[in-house]
Amino acid sequence: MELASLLSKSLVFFGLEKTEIQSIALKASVQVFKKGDCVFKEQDACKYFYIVADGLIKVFTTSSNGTRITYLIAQTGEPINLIAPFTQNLRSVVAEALKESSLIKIKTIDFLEFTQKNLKVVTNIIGILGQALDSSNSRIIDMMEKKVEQRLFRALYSLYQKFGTPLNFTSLELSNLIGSTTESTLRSISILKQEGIIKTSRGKIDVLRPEALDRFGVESMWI
Amino acid sequence: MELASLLSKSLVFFGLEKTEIQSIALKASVQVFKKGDCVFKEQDACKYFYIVADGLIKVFTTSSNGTRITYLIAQTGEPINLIAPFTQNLRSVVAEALKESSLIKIKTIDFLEFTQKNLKVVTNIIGILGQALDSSNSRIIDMMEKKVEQRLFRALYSLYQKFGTPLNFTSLELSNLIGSTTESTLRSISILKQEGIIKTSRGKIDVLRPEALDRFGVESMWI
DNA sequence: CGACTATTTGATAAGGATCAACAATTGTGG
DNA sequence: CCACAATTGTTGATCCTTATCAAATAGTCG
Repeated sequence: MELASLLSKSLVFFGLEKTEIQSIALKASVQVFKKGDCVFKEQDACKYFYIVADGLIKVFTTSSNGTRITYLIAQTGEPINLIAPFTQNLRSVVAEALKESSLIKIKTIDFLEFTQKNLKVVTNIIGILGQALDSSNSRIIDMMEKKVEQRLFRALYSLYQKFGTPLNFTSLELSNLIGSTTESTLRSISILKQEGIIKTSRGKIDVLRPEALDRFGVESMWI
Repeated sequence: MELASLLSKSLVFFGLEKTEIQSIALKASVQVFKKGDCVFKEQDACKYFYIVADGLIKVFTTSSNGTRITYLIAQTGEPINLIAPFTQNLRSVVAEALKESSLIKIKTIDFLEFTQKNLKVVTNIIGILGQALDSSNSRIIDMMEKKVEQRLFRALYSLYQKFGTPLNFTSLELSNLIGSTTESTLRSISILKQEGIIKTSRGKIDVLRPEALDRFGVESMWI
């Protein structure tokens, strides 16, 4: 079954028996979201556990002032709501399709029941959350000690590692990743363009010299 | 047994049967750390799972430049390394005693074995990690849109909620919490002093008018 | 084509880091 | 117990980054 092979590639189900994965695949279904569609939003109770089958899902939070930070851009195989299925607390997180995407969804109850029998899944999840936490904390440090240009370098480097080139992101999306404004982001981008490291057109960035992106010896961030 | 009653008050073991808690308490021991002692540091393999029995443990990360952020100040009942027992990956986190403290420690293997039989523990941990992740992400947003003074307000408010008054922290420790420098932190502190909201002496802050601390309608952060 | 979104550049102001110097308090060893 | 060291607190001056406001240009889509 196609779903099972997709699930088996996800970090969440790493290390499970094929038969187990097939059993959860039977409970899974697929839903398609158009570009801009909202998968879940703040204050939604968690009905499903989602994994991206195809497309791109952005997960972000918004402050009361409207400031946004993006903390995950999930592609095929990646889960987008690891925490919500396990907790009663509502989380202030929004997930939105960056382009037409199909998501595998599993009812929260079914997923939880599955984790009861497969502790490895929960262990995997804790590992992933650990990386996410480390990443968020390193972003706090970046905000303290790094300039916009350096943060942009790190984001572009990480995006390039994950998605290759070209990168289909607007400067607004980049600024939500690096914690800055579109204007400041754009100013740094234009420097990179002058240096021939990237080439841009509307909503698209071609990375011409990826090796130049680790100018500051950046380490990749978890996006 | 004394250890068992302490463990039962921790969020990690919330919802477990007393007999289960007693069984893990049997595997636990206590270790005392003097002020300034290091419980574990970056690159240490995780040998034990720790819960604070008494005292105060600061958990923080350091960047290559020496910038530090504190992301947990754990008191009685709080775990300080939820993630490390579950993952092979080394984590860049340091734990240090802020004053003489005693920690309950459980060998990683024993703890993992225990979680195998008590899935609720792992579920609890995921919930706690969720809060920590939300907290880190809200701190990123704070760095973007809030001034040092507002971040200080939030930190003091949260510390007051957690520890009451007086607060025994230096301006260096506060600046590591709010992502600023000692000088800037101190300047904001002196404003609060002039307004009669707090009173300070070396390494100590008395909160005189706690209600004034939510001037900006701050919500508490997870420290 | 018109409406909208994205990009671009300029000018300005403010927040806060940084450097520097010093005061006050606590701790320690002889 | 005193003198000196080490830590912590305090304030001033300066300069740099970047947010903010503003305005214009250029793609894109129905």
